[in-house]
Amino acid sequence: MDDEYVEQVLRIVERVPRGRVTTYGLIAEALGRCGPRQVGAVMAAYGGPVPWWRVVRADGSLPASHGPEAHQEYLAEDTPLRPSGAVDIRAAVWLPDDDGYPQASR
DNA sequence: GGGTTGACCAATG
DNA sequence: TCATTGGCCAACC
Repeated sequence: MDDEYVEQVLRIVERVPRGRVTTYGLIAEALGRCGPRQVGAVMAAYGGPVPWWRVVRADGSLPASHGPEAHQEYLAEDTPLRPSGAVDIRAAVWLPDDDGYPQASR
């Protein structure tokens, strides 16, 4: 696990727009290295200074250890939520490949 | 070097 | 929708 890899992960998380989320798998795919679990491991170790609550599991459910704080952030950012309490991944997902302006084309 | 675990993912019943 | 299974990559004992 290189520091460079960590920097890449944090960089992507920082680019997630307000009110949107991304998944560990998408980050792993974007980096094209290691796997989703390593992204999770990086977040666990170095995810402090970045909006870690915008990174969720593939189905939109909150990852382990995301306490009530994450939920409060979703409410504050108006992130689409499901009745289950998880994020509405289909509506809120953001692709790391996206250049940053989700609505720029319309 | 082998077994287990982890902020995971996808397929299957 | 939930639980189980196999796969994935790296770290730890």
